[in-house]
Amino acid sequence: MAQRSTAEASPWIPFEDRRRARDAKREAVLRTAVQLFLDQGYHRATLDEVARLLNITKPALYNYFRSKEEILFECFSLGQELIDNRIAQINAEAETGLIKLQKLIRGCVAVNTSEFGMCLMRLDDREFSSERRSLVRAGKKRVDSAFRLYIAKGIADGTIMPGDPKLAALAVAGSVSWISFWFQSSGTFSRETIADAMVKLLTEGLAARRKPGARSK
Amino acid sequence: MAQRSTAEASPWIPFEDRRRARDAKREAVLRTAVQLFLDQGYHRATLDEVARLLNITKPALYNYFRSKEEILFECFSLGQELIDNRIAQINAEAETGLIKLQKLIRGCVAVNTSEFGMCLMRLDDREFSSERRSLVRAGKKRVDSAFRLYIAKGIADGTIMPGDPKLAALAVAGSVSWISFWFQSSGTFSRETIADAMVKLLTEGLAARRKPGARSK
Amino acid sequence: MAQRSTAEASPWIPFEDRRRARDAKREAVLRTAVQLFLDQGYHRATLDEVARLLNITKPALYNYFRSKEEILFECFSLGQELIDNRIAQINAEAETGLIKLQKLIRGCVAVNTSEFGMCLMRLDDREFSSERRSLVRAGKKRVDSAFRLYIAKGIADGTIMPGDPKLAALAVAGSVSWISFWFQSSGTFSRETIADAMVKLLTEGLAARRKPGARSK
Amino acid sequence: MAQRSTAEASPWIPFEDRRRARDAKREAVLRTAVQLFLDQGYHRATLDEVARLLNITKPALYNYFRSKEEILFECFSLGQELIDNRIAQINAEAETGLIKLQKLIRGCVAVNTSEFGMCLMRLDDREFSSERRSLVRAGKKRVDSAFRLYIAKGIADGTIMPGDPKLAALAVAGSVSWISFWFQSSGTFSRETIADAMVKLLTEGLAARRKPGARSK
DNA sequence: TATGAATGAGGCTTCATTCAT
DNA sequence: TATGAATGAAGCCTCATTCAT
Repeated sequence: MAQRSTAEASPWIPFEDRRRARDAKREAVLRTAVQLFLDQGYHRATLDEVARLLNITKPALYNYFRSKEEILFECFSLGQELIDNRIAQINAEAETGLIKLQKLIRGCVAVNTSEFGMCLMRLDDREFSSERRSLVRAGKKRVDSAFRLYIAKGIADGTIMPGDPKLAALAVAGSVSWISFWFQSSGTFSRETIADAMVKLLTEGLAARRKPGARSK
Repeated sequence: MAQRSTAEASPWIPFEDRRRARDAKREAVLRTAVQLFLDQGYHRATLDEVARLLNITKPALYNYFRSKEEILFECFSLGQELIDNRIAQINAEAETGLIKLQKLIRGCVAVNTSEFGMCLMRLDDREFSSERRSLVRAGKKRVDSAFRLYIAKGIADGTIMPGDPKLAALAVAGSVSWISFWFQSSGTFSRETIADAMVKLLTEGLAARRKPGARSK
Repeated sequence: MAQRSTAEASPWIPFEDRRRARDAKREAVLRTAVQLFLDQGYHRATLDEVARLLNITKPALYNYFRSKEEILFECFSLGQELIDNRIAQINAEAETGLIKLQKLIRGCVAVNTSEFGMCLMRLDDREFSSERRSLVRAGKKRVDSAFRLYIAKGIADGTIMPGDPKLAALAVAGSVSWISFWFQSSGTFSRETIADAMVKLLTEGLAARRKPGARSK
Repeated sequence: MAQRSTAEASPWIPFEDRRRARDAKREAVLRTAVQLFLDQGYHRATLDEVARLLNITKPALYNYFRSKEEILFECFSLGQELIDNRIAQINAEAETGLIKLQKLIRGCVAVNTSEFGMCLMRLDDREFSSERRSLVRAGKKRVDSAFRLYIAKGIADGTIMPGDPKLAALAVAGSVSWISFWFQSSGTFSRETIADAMVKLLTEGLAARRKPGARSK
């Protein structure tokens, strides 16, 4: 990987190079597109503008993607991949339900403050053909299921207070999903700060502990 | 409302009637439009379809609204009015910060499960001209400020744990905003159930209280 | 239908008028389109040009038709209707197979020298969605079947020489179909002349009768 | 073709080889293209697809042809060459008009059931620039003239019944041209069967000979 | 007030063709 | 000779909006 010096020795290198160049351009398209989609919304963003930002013409985009919808789908997929990886890693670890949930919250903060994660959370999956929509919804279901599973596990192992795991999952997912709507990388809160606050609030709640065990209505 | 019998006596009554009829039609348009906007998204929803559902024709809509954007704006305004009213009422009461926050959460659950509330939360305010967008954003800011204010007040009066009110407000607002994305009136959870769960979770947190004062990482 | 004087008496008259006006415009679109399709071919003919010839703009066409394909389909349908009517009439008469065949030949000459008939015969039905293509092909099959049926009937009743009705039908249909490719209403041959020649040639053949019953190889 | 062993001896051979290879590739392109043109129609057939079927890329086609139109033109030319050859041969023989006509019919059956012949008959020559269109039309005129000439000759030598040679030529040409629209090499009728049927029908006609000299209307 | 008709603006997509390598 | 990439031209279609009636 380091020996660029063998470049002339192998006919594969230029081939590899070209593939890499192609992939790099695909990526560039996706990065430009996702920014535009987030900035202006999917419908207001035009492929003409995407192309213009890349200094190419609109039909050139069709060398890399078959349609505007496919571009959006790839953005969604990249976002989904980020969160799927997080979940896979958490699943692989032996931890209490609460710890897993906290890790998932942190994972979601990280993902939902990234461009592709924001795209996944904010843009409407009704843009998609039914086939792709199914895939997208399956992905979202995986995240929701992870939330529920960890909460249920936490209830079982005594680290989480009893309650309906579905509603709890929706509440937690809401807090972290919403981040994708307001987060700005140039804003006052760092990802770390946000993650800490979300974990603390969602685990401990807002209410002060006046006396141990006291309940607010 | 009762004096229908005096209709012929006053030339003003029919005038009034006509105004009322006009308002009724305006409302019907908004109710139909908001459903379509939620069902299909603002861009995919066409005025033709709105008109078709009302058994009128598209140009007839222009008797009541100047543009598609205006229809959307009125939908937003109705949603905003709902939440503004809730806030005004809560502001008027003398309560602890925590109680006020809990009431606001319940208010948001109610509003965000209503059609106009869902419209306000889910649809993109970048559809609007800058003037209207300012109004919309001012409205959203009022809600956010209420959250922050109540939390700050709660911290001051000792009912809420210390912390950054901005982040706490965003977390709470996220949970309740997200409801507008997943709530279905035909679904398994009633508004009451949802409100109770949100209040409990956001005030007490998810973590079990193993020993008074114990902290989860 | 004549009493324009009752116009004010009936609210239906203007309604009728408007429907008529609409139908007239639909027809005008079809007449213009079919000419362009024949002149330039379906692909080279643009809706812009159709609209231009009608002194309207392209989107106005969409008030009357949903797509370019639908316009073509309607042209096909009008042509098919012409020939179906001829066949229905011939079917209704009691005649020998040969007479029926001759009448069908004359019918085809009439239809295939009309604009919509030429459209039906000359343009490619692969433009259509599979559903419409099925309809078109069913129509073409009806004509082919009529040819075969009359020939078979003629063979049975002794008015037509024995032979394979399928091949004979294809030969006859070929001669008359081909007319749609070369006929010009401004040309040297009248429809009547063409019909007579086709009937004579296809029934009697080209070979001279040197001696009664003599056969050319 | 035999002296492969002298390859190194002469610098001309590889040159010849290369030319031959080039011609072979040109031919392969034409064979692939004509099939696609027939299968899908000229406009729906794309050069991308032609290239794909040949396992090359689209720009490679431009090494052999200057444009899509040129490819089509060469297909036409190959078809025209086939029929021109037939006509030349028939012209060279001393036969009655009727015999020549019958030979031409058989020739047309052979040509119009071949791929390039089908291309010539079915595809629209309005694709071409005016220059090429003139060439194509001249070719078609040669065939038409042959039909007319043989018929006129037959009338003169008493082997063909008197009548307008133009119309008779069109009728006969129609039957045989139409074959290119319905013939399938995998179908039920062999070329031989078709040729026999066409010759018989067009020479003798369909009508039974009830009494020598009897005429049907 | 309501309608049918029409328009203008704009977007997505396709494809033959060219160019640098 | 062959390729990947890019382009320009063009076409279809949608839809909010306007206009005459």
